[in-house]
Amino acid sequence: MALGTDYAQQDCTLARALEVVGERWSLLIVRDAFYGVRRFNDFLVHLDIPRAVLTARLAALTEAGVLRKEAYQQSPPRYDYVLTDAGLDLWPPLHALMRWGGRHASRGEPTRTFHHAACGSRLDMTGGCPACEVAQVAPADVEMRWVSDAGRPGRVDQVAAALATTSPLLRPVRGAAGADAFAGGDDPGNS
Amino acid sequence: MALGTDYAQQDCTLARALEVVGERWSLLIVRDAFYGVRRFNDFLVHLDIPRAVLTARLAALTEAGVLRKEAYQQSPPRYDYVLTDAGLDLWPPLHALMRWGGRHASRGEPTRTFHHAACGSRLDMTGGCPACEVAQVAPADVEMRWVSDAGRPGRVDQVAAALATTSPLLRPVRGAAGADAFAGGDDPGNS
DNA sequence: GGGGTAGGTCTGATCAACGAACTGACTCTC
DNA sequence: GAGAGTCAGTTCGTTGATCAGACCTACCCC
Repeated sequence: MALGTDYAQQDCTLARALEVVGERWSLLIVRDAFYGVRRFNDFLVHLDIPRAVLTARLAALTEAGVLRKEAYQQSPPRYDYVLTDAGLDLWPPLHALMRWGGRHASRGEPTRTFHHAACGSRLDMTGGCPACEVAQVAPADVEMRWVSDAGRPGRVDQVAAALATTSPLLRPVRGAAGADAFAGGDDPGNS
Repeated sequence: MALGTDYAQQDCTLARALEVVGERWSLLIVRDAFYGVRRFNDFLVHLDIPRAVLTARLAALTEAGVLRKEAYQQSPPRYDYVLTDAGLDLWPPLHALMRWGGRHASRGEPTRTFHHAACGSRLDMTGGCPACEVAQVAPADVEMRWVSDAGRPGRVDQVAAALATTSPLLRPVRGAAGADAFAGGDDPGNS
């Protein structure tokens, strides 16, 4: 087997996790789901991902119990893809990876930081709130702050995850449209 | 491009991180590096990875600043691959992914847990120590406990990371040899 | 009927992963 | 000194996933 989910030799939980979310695009799909993206076409536009690959990934993530399909119309059958409890539990590794990327793999375009909605403190490396001494802030209590290009006050969004009924983050903010709406990330060098 | 590191459209820190450690085998190599594996042949045996792929991954991780090469003999030139500071910073996402895999993607073979060496408390989901209220236990202070098959007391190792001068974890413990030495992971369902 | 929306499937080209064989520079053992 | 072993690769043919883009199906609205 050339690629994919075959980590059979790697008999450990990291390999098990990578079988589920280790493939190309999978974690980016999960990230978008945290930001409120729910529909096939919205994932398609934001990720600029081949349709066939998106179809396969959504099916695999649903099969693995990370996402679940919720019908929003009957004919033709159309589904929202929303995070399950297992999917919501992916927030700690996801946030940790984003922090690492911001610190060590950034190209110097800091545009987004995550904060505890209750107190406004920036989340630490592990997704906890240092001010409130909360070890793990739930995705629904996380606020995403956009750092404006020109130093003006940025936009603030809730990382609403499966709680959202719409996709507020789909609206482009600074860029033209589409994928630009998700541009940026944690500011590098600030830990 | 069919595969690989091309997340150019995904202008965020998660995509940046995935460019570095998102490829097949990369995180497993980093995990082994945390457990003290340093040499080409040791990675080869433990991961059961194609030689050409290992060559490419080690070069890519070195290029990305996650690993660095340290010559341990001059002729023929031979190198240890050890974690840099950036590589050591991968511990939080790595541990979070292992915890997630243990909780949601396990096949029911719990064999390994991680504890704070100072107090013995099991690390939480984010790699912190709940007893000592340490938000992030450094890899060098992490103790890895093996859960014995037969209920007998398990082995205890230090997750020595780049601090180790040898690879104590290379010795097989319960299984026959090779990859089995790394079998297991966090116990599922225990958070 | 024509156009738009949504969620796919299909196809051929490309390219990475895989396994196995091979290479080169040494060291060890007999 | 010959042969075997070690270590870290490189090369090569096969397999199969990814990609871009065209096409399809089912419905809605005008």
